[in-house]
Amino acid sequence: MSSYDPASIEKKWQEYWQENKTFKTTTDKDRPKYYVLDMFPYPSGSGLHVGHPEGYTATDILARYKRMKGFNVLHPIGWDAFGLPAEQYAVKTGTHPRKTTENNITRFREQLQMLGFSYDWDREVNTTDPDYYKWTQWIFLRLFEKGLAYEDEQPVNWCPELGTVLANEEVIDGKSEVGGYPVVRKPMRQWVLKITEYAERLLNDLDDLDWPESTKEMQRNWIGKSIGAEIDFPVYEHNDEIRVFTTRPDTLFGATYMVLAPEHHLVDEITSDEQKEKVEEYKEYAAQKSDLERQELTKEKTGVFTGAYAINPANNKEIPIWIADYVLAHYGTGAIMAVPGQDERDWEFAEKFDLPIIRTVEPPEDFEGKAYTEDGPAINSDFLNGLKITDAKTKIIEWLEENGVGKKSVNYKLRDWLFSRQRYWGEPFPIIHVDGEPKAVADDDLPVELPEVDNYQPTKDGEPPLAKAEHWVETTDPETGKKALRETNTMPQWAGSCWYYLRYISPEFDGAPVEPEEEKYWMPVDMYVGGSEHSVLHLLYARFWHKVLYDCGVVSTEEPFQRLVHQGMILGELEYTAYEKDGKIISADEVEEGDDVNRKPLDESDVEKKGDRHVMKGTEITVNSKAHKMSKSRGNVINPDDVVDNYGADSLRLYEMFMGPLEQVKPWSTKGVEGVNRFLNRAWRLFFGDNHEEEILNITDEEPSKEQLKVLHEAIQKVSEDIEGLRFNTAISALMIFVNEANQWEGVPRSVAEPFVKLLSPFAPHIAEEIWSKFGHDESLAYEPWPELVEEYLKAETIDMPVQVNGKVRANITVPAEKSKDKDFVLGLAKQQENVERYLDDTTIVKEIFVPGRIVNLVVK
RNA sequence: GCCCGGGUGGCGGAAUUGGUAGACGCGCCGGACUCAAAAUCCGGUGGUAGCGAUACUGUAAGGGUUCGAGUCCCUUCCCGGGUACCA
Repeated sequence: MSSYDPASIEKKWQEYWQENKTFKTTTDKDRPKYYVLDMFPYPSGSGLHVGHPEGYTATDILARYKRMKGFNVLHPIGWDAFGLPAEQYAVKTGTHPRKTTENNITRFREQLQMLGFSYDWDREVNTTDPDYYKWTQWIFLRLFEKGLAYEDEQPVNWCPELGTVLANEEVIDGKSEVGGYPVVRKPMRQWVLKITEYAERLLNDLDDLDWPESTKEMQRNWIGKSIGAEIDFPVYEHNDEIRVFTTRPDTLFGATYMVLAPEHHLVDEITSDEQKEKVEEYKEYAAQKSDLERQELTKEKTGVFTGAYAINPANNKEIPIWIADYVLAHYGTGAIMAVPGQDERDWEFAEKFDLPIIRTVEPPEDFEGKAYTEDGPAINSDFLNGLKITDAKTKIIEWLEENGVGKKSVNYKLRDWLFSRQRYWGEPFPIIHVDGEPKAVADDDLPVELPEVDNYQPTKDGEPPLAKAEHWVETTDPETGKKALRETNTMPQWAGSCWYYLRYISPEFDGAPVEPEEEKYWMPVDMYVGGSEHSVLHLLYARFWHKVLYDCGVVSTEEPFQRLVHQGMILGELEYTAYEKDGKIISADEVEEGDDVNRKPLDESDVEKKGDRHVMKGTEITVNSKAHKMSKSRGNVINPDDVVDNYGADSLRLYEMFMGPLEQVKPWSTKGVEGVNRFLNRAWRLFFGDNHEEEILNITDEEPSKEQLKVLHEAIQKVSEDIEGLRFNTAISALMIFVNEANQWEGVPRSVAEPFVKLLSPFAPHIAEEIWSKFGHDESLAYEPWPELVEEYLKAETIDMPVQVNGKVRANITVPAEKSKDKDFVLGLAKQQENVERYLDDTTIVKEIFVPGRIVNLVVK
């Protein structure tokens, strides 16, 4: 049998790689290292979708390529296996989450192996393994020791319908992601990590990272640094001061009222007796608003006067103090000085409640808006008058500091990280409570293992499931012998994924999360590939932990991930849809919101392009042409198992890389898979002919021709450069060009065939190994040296150059390579071209443009 | 609203520092092989006109810089992602 049969060869080589531990990583410190990492997968019950292999193939190509380039490559995989779905399944069925998780991991592992990824399976880690979470707990204790982990009453997302607390990411538009039930905020004792202490470093160190600019920008916005001032406003006839944060201290003279968040600690104290009832009512109203309602009601400002007045320290005027929920308790000081003249929100509020407005920045003559937030000279501002914003700020801050009523100040939007969950399936905190005080479990007593429980439901009042494991909860403090209670919250899923990249380096090491010498060699991660949905949270949290570990001396780099790339989402196949309303097909652009329409899927052959729109063939009816996100409900989900069954893993890998640039969103096309599958068949037949009786090796021992060397080395150049630049789509196109060329040859010289197979191997490793072994090699080609480019072979004997007259191509000339830089020769030849002469007749040449080896342009009048 | 990306054939996408727009693949058209089909192979394929050489036109729209613009600058439109009372 000589035809290409992916099913048998893929299985064969997957077994070979595993049995021979082909991809076991060694740490030979004389060689350069390359750490290429995939984002930690959550092993869900539904298995891999086609999005997974995209990033994984990209990193696998890099890993295989770098090995052949002589690098020690660390390319590991593992499981971010704590998490809600296994727990919800446990609540429903009573199945222990450990069991579900194990099953899912087995399935995921099989699927990844089926795709031929070159992971070092001896380094597999699993966050739910006590040997792993021992170190997650150990890191938590370092945070605790440094005062970076503390307990606090914090509002959590309580879902009465589900009887459980939800994480922020499980709440969508104020409703539970599962079931769509309302979620309310309820204060509970929580563990919180002081990420805000690292805000400045997290912000500054972004600059040197080789990350997508958009991701860095998102992190910057999330951290949300703003520079301004804190100003103290004395409260009239009270012995209190209200401190505000403002980025516009220059507008202080325009502060005509103040607003406190309804939760502000001074509200009760300053509220006058007449206003007490209204204020209480409003506080109640604001507290009950869910996030959803807050969002919906953004248009209308609400608020209540407290009856109290503050003194504006700039001009000693009395200004009223209001409370309103447009001021957020958790940002700045939870209180603002309202400057309606220069702030749109304050303007809106002032208009509604009839509060005075003073402009302190002169708007331009033609300004017609309300609040003016742009730059301009200060007015109505005493000693600031005439100054532009920047100068006015400097001056007022000086004045505030001299008078002891305020100072320059920096504020961050970033908030401390709510780090506990009321769940079973997570890492237990290594904390006991003695006399009501939290106390660290000794390092030697780690891990604190998860206890067994009868069921996984939280208690009725929202206490975590672990509270039910009474024997586990009730313990004694080994130091004092006192009664102690274990912490019953567990850590969020982020915990395990915050440091997993370190554990891969020395998964067996028992002295610390990572072995120090190995860590110095392997860190930082050279290439990190994963979805942009992790742009902020995971990547920020992991950077935070890494910096803490750096401060503890556990790691040697300030940042974990030097280079980051996001793979783009893969959408379903392109769909054409016609709309039917009241039994009639109507144009897509006539469909109005709320219309009751039927969607009718159309076949590609029923559609044609007219102008810039797609229409039903022969009509003017516009149809919709769009690729949608894959979803079960839409029924456009592509299952990688099916693709592998039909075309093989090499075709799936190749297609996912050939679709387009890695970072881009792109639609799936099964026809496209067939295309790359055809390519692999052609490549196979290039070497083995198509005789069905017996196998014919179609390679020769002849010396390659100049032409053959040129074709080969063009491929070497393009493929090497494109892998380095992550342009896998064009690298594959270069491989195709090679095969197209080589197919015209009588036979392929071995010295050309072998390098080509190596070029193919990172992309389609199974077929490459098979061809390689059929060439007579006994060992895997995984560590064969990558083909060297010889520039000499790239040189062409002749060069084609276009000849333009007034910028339009009128002829093409072929010149000997050595003459291509000879201006006189090339121009002479160009002017002789028949079709050029036509355009030169009766004209004068005013300029001759000659770009050596590229183009000739004759400018005539 | 604000901040990032991005608009190139029927489709996915290529195009060094500005230098032949449409590489490669899909689809489509024609041909070979076949009793036939599939597979495979060969040729063609942005649009318009022409038998053809060729000409005009064409990278969301409009304008500009340049010998020359998909690429640089300005204005507008559309699509995708993020974010949203952050003082």
